[in-house]
Amino acid sequence: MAVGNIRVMLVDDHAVVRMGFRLLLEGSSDITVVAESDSGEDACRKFPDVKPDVVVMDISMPGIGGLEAIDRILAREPAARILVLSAHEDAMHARRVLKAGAAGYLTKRSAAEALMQAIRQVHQGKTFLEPEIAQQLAMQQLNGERNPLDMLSEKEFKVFLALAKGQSVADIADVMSLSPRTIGTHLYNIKQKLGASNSAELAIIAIRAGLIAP
Amino acid sequence: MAVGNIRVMLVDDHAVVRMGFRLLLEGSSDITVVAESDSGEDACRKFPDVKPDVVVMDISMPGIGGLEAIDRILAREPAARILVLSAHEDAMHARRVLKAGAAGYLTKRSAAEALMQAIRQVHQGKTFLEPEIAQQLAMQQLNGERNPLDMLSEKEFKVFLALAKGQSVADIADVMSLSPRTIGTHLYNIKQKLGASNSAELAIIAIRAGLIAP
DNA sequence: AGAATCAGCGGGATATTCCCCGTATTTGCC
DNA sequence: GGCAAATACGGGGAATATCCCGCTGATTCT
Repeated sequence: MAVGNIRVMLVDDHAVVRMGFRLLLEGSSDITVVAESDSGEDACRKFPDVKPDVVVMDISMPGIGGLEAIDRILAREPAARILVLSAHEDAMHARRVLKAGAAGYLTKRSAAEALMQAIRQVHQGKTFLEPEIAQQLAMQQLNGERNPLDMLSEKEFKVFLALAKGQSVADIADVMSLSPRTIGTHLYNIKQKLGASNSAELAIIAIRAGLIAP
Repeated sequence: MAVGNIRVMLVDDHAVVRMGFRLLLEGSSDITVVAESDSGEDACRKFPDVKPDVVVMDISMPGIGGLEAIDRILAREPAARILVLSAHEDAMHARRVLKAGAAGYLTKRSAAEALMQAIRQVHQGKTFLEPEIAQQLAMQQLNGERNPLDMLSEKEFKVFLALAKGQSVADIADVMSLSPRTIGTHLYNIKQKLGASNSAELAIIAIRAGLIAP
């Protein structure tokens, strides 16, 4: 279709945000919001009936998140075009989302104009990736970066886990029959490898990696 | 216009969200958006020049958060009316914000109409509190239920938050213009109150409480 | 064999945490 | 009001943990 009408479905658990986006998008003549959902479940249910050209989806939602919703929608309709609009600005989220089959990733920080551009681009069958995020991913590619946790040696991993569970350096040294100084060095190396500057960040990383009960 | 014009300043780090709200609010005849900020710092800077009737503010932002921004604005202009519009739906955030002097608390899940209602109410000098949150707070009151985080004093809470975000003791001391030893004492007291034995546990508690991005 | 890499170990300097104390402000009670 | 108890806040000295370095031994590649 020429520029035709791009039929968009909005998925976000925040009603005010949804309403704002709707107004924002309807300001442009080639985009129409034809449906809204406040959860991943609802989006999956509505999708087959609505058949929107583009789905604009948040990923952090209660219930099944956006990621799971993307999976389910693409399982039924592999040609679906899904643009993720998230508050998370790190490359990791973007990678997971794109791997799941989304057609684009955009952060909420970006300008209103960028959102419409992204929708048009995704609609044309292209992939849209926020420039900053793209750069981050490119850098990781160059560095051959993998899961940073793989960088840890076996002993380092044990120390990391113990610390994240709240054990003190002395405790760990005792259990592992090593000098507390040695444990200290391990901890230092772990922080270097994981890019943490103190043990609080280390614990946060452990949670994000799912190693510790959230 | 009946109630005259309510001059609103929007503070949110997400450009798309800001734009959406602007359109949303300007749809009603008695509300005008006269300024926008993408950070707490910027909001504090602009406030004295703009003198808006109501500030609509997000609390989770990089740099100084919304909480700190509320403090600074109210320090200069105690009569300022600040309505917090947050993604956090727990009662604790609401309590913190209201204690800091905000005039209202609303989650982003609420309907667009509720936002405008809240702005009008806050402008009239009343306090607006999301019904669900109000109920939660009431229940807590009845059950005598106390979140251990309420045990923290104002300054302790700030220190706690800063540490959980990964700041070092020296950093915090510098920002707050205090001796690192004093920050150390605060941290010690915080650990006592929250039953944590090191800063890793402290960070975990912060995550569980939803104070830090999961 | 020699060079390179890396897990593991610990020493000295630095940063943080522990456990005190003193002061200022608030709270509760008569 | 006046007084005592409780609490918030700031800091000092000693104990502890962390940082950054160098060193050893094991493994791998050339």
